[in-house]
Amino acid sequence: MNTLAEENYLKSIYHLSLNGAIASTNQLAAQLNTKASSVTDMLKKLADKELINYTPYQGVSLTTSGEKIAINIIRKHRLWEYFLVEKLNFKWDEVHEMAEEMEHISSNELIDRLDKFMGYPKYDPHGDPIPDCNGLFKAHNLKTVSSFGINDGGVICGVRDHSTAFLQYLDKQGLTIGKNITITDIIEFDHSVILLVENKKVQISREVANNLLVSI
Amino acid sequence: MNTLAEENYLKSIYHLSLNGAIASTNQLAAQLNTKASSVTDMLKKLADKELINYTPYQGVSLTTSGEKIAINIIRKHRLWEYFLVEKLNFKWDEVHEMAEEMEHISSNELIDRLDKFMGYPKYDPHGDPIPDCNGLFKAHNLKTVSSFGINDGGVICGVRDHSTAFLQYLDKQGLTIGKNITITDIIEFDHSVILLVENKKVQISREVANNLLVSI
DNA sequence: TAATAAATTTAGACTTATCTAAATATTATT
DNA sequence: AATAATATTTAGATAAGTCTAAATTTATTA
Ligand SMILES: [Mn+2]
Ligand SMILES: [Mn+2]
Ligand SMILES: [Mn+2]
Ligand SMILES: [Mn+2]
Repeated sequence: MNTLAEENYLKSIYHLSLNGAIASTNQLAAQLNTKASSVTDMLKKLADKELINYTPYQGVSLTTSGEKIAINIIRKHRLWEYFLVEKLNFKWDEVHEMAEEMEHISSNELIDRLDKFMGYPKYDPHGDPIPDCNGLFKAHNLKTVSSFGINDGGVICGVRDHSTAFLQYLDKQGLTIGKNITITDIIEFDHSVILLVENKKVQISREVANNLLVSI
Repeated sequence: MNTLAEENYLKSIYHLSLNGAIASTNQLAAQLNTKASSVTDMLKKLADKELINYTPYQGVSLTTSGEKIAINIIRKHRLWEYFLVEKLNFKWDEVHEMAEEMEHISSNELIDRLDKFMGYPKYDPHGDPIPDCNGLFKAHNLKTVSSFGINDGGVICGVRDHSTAFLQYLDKQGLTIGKNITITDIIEFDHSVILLVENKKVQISREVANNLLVSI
């Protein structure tokens, strides 16, 4: 088995190398709230265990077994988030920190039964796909609101920023997962977007539009 | 907050000093699967934090704040065991190790909501009382089967040994929580007990009778 | 009560995961 | 291509939690 620290590194490497990119020491240090020198030490250890491909100075990617572990942790994280929201009635902005702890509960039998208990949900409370017990999932095809033009629209299916502040702001504006939106206007000056949600006119900044994902 | 190791020590001290006794270094080492010298180190740390009363060579007991923490961990342990059995359909002999991990999930809000979700259960799958959110609980008054005479009986409400082997054995004999039993005979030679469970005659050793708890 | 046994603590070492500061490698800029 | 800036690694420390072996204290028993 792997330590908690190792699991967190694998997960971060996974998230940083999603689009085929290679993760850098500094990116990992930033993401993990640690120092570059600490990252280097851990990369050596993970390379020894053949969980990552590491070339000094050249960044890092996951091996097949490293990726399997990372996806399993993400599966646990998202299933626990789903549990917290759907069964214990937490709000979507309250669950991330708890799931950060719960994702390290080791039993796979436990998580498979939890999955079954909840009816094999496909997406977590933030719209992120939940890998099945074989690590398989397909991300749905989403676009940012900022990429839309007037009269474009769709269903809100995800967020790019998972911070409490952002999620609470969306809540207040009624911009939650599943809601249908239509762009009615775009301010030229600062690219603010004006849109309709349930017949209500809402204005959001370009920053917000950039982090709000809608199905196409 | 306290570390995982600290929490485990506090829990062990609590269990060892239940009947007003004082826990010894060696007892703790045995219980925690560690060495006496490691225990001494940790006791110093816990004493510094004023979570225990520690006099070198004289053993250890919990302070009020130490006890509060210990009871909270036990609350979490038992609620998670209840969840695993009642919601995820695990058997009573399968849940202890998982609960050993889950009891360290820090959020109290989470555990309070879990408690509510399950309808505020009073006892865990092994018959042990679950402390409420204020740390209050009352142990029910139980006697071992070995303390009974012929024609005595009652409802199985707990076990003293929580090992998988013992719990599986009880399962096989139909001696599970809630079952009504009546002693029909006691073998003089080795104090084996013959009893009736659901009209079935079952013979158990003195060892087993000693670890099976029945309401009076 | 003096010797012996048992329990406990101390001393010194090791592992994991961190850190700061210094050294080195890579990349960007003149 | 040489220099400067940036990124990364190495060196050396530190804290938590553990270990073995040795020293010390307490309990037992002759
Ligand atoms: Mn999350
Ligand atoms: Mn999520
Ligand atoms: Mn248990
Ligand atoms: Mn239990």
